[in-house]
Amino acid sequence: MGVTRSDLFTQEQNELAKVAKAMAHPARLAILQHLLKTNACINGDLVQELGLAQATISQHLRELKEIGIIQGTIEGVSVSYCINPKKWAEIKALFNGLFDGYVDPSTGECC
Amino acid sequence: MGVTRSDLFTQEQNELAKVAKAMAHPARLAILQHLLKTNACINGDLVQELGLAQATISQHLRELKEIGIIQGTIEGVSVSYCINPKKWAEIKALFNGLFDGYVDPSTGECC
DNA sequence: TTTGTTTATTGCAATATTACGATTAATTCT
DNA sequence: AGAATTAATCGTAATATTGCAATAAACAAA
Repeated sequence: MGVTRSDLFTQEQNELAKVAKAMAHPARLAILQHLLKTNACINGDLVQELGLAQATISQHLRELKEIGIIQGTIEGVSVSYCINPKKWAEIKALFNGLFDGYVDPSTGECC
Repeated sequence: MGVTRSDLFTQEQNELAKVAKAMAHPARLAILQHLLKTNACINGDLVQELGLAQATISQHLRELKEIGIIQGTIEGVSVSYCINPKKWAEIKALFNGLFDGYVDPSTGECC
């Protein structure tokens, strides 16, 4: 009891849920938005920017890296993170696939 | 320790995170997709459809209701749930606001 | 080699989520 | 009224998430 029953759902549902979960934290959204703004940055920046401990940020970065939405390359002593353009587009398409599945009935509301 | 530091983030980041969290479970995505397909249905249907216990589905429905993405009206002995068109559009816009914030650099990759 | 700098990992405490049986509440049917 | 139906709520066990101090690991500079 207490563990998500992934076996009951489609591949797509589980995948989208995983991606949504990765984005379901304000710190991770803040990281993504910061990467959008600067288009590449390092972990240290984020510690200043967000006000969370270094260990916590590193953990959030790992979660984002795990779903592939960001990627990091070692740059001397520090690490440069940036958006993965391909994955970003994929994830955007995943969400839009859901959102565009709804057409406002406009005529004949249900409830 | 262990509790999300919402105070560190913007209103928008916290809001989007809350919405993403509500969608970050395959059962809740399955519920939304089922509502999209049938455009109104009842709790009982979902128990058959998803294979989760009635109490569990009711709990997931409540979470979706809490962020306003679905609404339910009592219909005799059962309850009719459906998408809230206004909120659906709002949430779609929230996500697109994030996704469209990224422009593929194409020239001059960073990492 | 030693020191400093930067990021990752480990370990742990506090809290949140997930699932479900049991119960309750509201309504319909007989 | 009494039985049946449907959904919400309560209580609880199992697991996951969040945050951070402490430590480790990797590299550069002295």
